[in-house]
Amino acid sequence: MSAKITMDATDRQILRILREEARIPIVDLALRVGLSPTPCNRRLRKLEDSGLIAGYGARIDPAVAGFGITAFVSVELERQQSDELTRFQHKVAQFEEVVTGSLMTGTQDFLLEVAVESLEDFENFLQSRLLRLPGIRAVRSRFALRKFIDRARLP
Amino acid sequence: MSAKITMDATDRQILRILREEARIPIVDLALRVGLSPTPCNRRLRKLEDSGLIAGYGARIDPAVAGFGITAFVSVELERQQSDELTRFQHKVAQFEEVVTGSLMTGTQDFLLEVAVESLEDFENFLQSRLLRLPGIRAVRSRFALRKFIDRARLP
DNA sequence: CGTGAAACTAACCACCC
DNA sequence: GGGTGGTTAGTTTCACG
Repeated sequence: MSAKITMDATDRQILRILREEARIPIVDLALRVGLSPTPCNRRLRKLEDSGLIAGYGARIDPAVAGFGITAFVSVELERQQSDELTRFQHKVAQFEEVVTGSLMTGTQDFLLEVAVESLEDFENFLQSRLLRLPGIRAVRSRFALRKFIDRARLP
Repeated sequence: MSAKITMDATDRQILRILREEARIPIVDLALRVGLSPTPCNRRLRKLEDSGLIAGYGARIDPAVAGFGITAFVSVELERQQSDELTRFQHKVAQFEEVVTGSLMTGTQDFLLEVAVESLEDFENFLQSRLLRLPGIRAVRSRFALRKFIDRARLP
């Protein structure tokens, strides 16, 4: 795990392919980057061992899953002490509706990305879940029409 | 592709596992959900064919990749005509710094998530790239300390 | 970095209950 | 819908150029 790696153009190409098709066989991957399987596999292991590739995950289509609506919700707490922030994070992670959550600098509020089926579900999430958490000072919601980019940045 | 599927608890369990470990062998997956490989594989294909599983991707650790700073940038354009919005999306997708981009409802502005190495890089991105695009009315940036949730929502 | 071979593992399919 | 077994395909490791 975790070492400084020297990446060349081939490594970057491997990453680019794997970001989209994580289940491609090594032989195919090797063909596409112009190597033979063995050195290609060696590079892949290097990328995995370095921690750059942290794992592989299935891409689940939110639209097919029935969650066509994405809302971004800013939440400011009344107190920004470290333990309060941590507690809020743990609580919010329990809500399956929340797909991303970031702690922001400055006033140390939270930016949550919420996936729901309908506006009714969103209202329900707000009233029955989020706003029931203690210590919330302010909440502001905005809705996304569509996400037109969603990817990782490569070195 | 794309059909309404009847999901049971086992299917959901498969999704939950695959969301984290997309490269798990079918035999192991089958063991963990309490099936034998064949029916487990059938369920998996069903999930893939329905489009619920849109693909598999490598998780690339932004910190290891050197992009420790995430900024959320709101961009409002001077005009919100459909072709202007589309053009902006295409331009913004060229910027490798932009990892997610959403078109928002209401004033139809954009919310971009930008991954950079340093604050200098961010300034550079703003001045040399984003603000050079024509027709931008307003930009507002906020920085994330850390992302504490990042996942897909499951049915 | 590339080749080829051996041992192993996984995916797939036809067929069964 | 779930299970078995055999075939095909993919992966890993290694010695060597």
